[in-house]
Amino acid sequence: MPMLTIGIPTETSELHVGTKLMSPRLSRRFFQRNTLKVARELLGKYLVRADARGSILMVGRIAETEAYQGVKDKACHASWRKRETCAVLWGDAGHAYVYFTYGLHWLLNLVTEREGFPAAVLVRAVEPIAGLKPSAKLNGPAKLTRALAIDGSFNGEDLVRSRRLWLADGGEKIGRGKIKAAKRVGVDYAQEYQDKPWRFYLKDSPFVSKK
DNA sequence: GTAAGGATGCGCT
DNA sequence: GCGCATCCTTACG
Repeated sequence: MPMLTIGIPTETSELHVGTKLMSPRLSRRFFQRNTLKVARELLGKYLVRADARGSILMVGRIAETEAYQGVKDKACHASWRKRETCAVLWGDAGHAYVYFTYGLHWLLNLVTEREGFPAAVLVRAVEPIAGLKPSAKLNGPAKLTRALAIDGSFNGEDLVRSRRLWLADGGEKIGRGKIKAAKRVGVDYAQEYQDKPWRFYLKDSPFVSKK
């Protein structure tokens, strides 16, 4: 099991996972951009779960994402949920929108774009990097939240400042050739938006939810 | 009040 | 490939 660095990384500190030096946590600016761009660029980034004191418990490398953008996108919660129940989606970028579905699953989304434009990236799969069994099956949006102990208490969490959950840059450059775009999963009701190729995954990763 | 359905996963067939 | 687990939100009455 790789050694985990104890301590809360800021935008200027460094983070080590095993022998790997990771860049500072992702800033607000990273998320305040076009959702498709953020969804693609999140591939290869690290999802970091720490305890209340900031000691890192688990790290996963993002292998699959989906973009949900605006009230016009019929698959986006903002198009059919009441505004107050998905208020986080309408708020500032860099916050977590976590919701419950199918009676037993929590799903993690990262809010993007500007305040007042409801959009987010759903994290669908991560590869176990540290603090997780190498064989851990994290290839599914509900599997990874379960493994990382992410539930409704994380809804609205500011991932730019949080002590217990954030995103970090592994310094890895992922070329367009390594990314596959596909239609989103489980949104067959979304009419003209159901076939939008807004799902992205690392082509060579064995950790994506389905090919 | 009540019913229907959902950005899912698992086990069984 | 199908059914189920199991519950929050919504729409409708």
